Amino acid sequence: MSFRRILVTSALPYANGPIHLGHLVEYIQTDIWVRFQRLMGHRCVYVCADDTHGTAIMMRARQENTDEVSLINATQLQHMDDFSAFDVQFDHYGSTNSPANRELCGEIWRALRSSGMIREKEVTQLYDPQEKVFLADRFVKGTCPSCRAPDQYGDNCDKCGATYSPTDLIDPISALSGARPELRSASHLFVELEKLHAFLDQWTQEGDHLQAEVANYLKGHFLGQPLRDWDVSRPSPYFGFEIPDSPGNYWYVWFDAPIGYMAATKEWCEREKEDFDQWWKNPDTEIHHFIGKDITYFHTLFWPGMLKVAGFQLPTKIHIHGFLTVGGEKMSKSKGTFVRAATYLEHLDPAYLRYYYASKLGPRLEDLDLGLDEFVNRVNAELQNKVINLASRSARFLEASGLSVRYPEDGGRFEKGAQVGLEIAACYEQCDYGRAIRLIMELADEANAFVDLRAPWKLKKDPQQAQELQDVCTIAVNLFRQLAIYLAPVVPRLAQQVGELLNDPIWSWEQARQPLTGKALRTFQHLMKPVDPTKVQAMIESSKESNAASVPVPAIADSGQPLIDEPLCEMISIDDFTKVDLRVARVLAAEEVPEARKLIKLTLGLGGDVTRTVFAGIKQAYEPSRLTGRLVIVVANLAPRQMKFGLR
RNA sequence: GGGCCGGUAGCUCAGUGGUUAGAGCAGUCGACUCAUAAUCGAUUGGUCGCGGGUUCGAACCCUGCCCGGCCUACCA
Repeated sequence: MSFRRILVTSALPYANGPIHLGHLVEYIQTDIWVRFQRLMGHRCVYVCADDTHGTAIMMRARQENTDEVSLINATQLQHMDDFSAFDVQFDHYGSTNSPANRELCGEIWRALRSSGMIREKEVTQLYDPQEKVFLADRFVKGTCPSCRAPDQYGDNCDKCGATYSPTDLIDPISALSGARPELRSASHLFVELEKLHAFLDQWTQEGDHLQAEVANYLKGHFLGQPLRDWDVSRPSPYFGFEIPDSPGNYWYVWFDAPIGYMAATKEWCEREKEDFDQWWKNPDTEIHHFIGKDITYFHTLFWPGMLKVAGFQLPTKIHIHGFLTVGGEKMSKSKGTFVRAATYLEHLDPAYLRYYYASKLGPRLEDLDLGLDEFVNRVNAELQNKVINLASRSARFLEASGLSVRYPEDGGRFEKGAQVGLEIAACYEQCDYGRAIRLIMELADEANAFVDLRAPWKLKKDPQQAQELQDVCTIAVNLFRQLAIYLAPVVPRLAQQVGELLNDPIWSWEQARQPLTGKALRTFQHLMKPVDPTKVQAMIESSKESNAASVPVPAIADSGQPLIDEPLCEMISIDDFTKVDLRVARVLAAEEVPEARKLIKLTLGLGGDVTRTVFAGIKQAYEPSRLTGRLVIVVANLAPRQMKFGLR
């Protein structure tokens, strides 16, 4: 086995929201691979960073009345906490908004310039005069020019599937301010990717850098025609790095994001006194990117192109995975079907998710479905009942005696496990974790059958058979330890616990080839709890609440009965309406009115010291304790009057 | 419209030309009782999406269709 130097990255999560279970497919997949490589004795460094630039971050900072840097710093800390809680262990976790990244962007930019690949073109775009920003397609909404469906995004219609340019929309409005956008043109800088067409043809189709289906996809979709120029600049205002030789223009977020892989490596190198060029300019170093299929073209066309021109090492392999679906349905923020990492952690052990994902991940670009019943079932049936239980039923018998001094005759079981280990290792290497888990479970089944066959609980009753008991359990515990080693990339905490139990830390795959003997065992403690289905339900319930605001209103045909019961009031004039002073107010206090059936007494703050006391007829719908702090609309100039319960 | 991928037992999947298509889970029956009721044995269950073709032989290769997911670049 020759020594390998491997640099691994996961895609950079955007600093615009929390980590959710969809993100974790990728980070867990990558972390498993990294841990496996380390167990194999390879030098493997895993870096990542927050992706921090772009219009979305800028607008969010405006909305939250903060500045971008505070926003991205806070988000980065949250992301790091979430990853760490799921045992995703980076060697370095940086930010694209770093000096190292700015410097590397500059270096690559100069290379692109000097090779004559940058050209300038006028781009006419919709502009929001109120927010004073150019609007990306998704920030423009209007009526579809093809089917007249209202409220469609600027790039395509999700009603009829038509694609068009945002300027084609009928009655466009800015999704940011609601203002009517105007057409403006600005000068943008483009990378002429077509100049690298021959190189990209070769790189994508040869050398196993990509999964076969990805290579096919690129060939059929992009490489069969001239590659379009890639717009890599955005005019001010934009949160990002200003382009040194083009003042007022900024690098588009997708230009600096992948360079963030290098910047994170660089920061790690500086901290560890490593040579950066050893990692990005040495052909002996392998570079592996793990990404989701949505960002395929950035990583398989633009990114290799940039690296090539700037003289850096090209990726050895880009591992692309599918999306997470939950219960067979596409998971998306707008549908509100996502579970945040933090929410999961409030209810469940991260090892469950790591195991479940591993059991379902293959080398192909397929979506992974999280079936909640299957999740419970699978983790309990396999990890708990087969693997963990193997230790419970054998290690206890050894508490007094420890492991046998010589490894007993076991009918070739351990040796077979060692042989299968080679196959399991090959599966991990190829990211075929599902197959690896299946092989491990076969071994677990055989180990359990062995325990049943030799029935240590019977041996225990006869003091004459103490040696036999010790031998049988020594075999069982060694078979279990072999499984724990094979599962170590997936559930590292379990491996850690097994190392402690046996007074022999697990640190290398090779340990699975040599049985452990003569060791004393620590007192056995339960290694893991089974999944409690009620907690899975609780997690889903609390995710529903925290996402309530983003759940779209489903299409419902409401009954006409309420209108019949209570007809609309007579029309009022606009003058009447403007007399009503509507204000946003914060609920400072909310208390029960015990005597009232419908009322809750609210103390509302209008800002400063100005408050109002109102009685709201919402008792049947809301818990007073959950209203405090929320924002409500109040008629601020409604004359007070005496009510049975107090002043309104 | 075009492209990529998939459709195999109730569920999750394995199986890419060679005898009667497999595993785990679930179900059924039995055994065991060491283990957080876990485990072991046996067993039920499939016209391999549909049609056509190639072949001595097709789940597998070719072709048409049906169904599902995703992609379709200056969106992150």
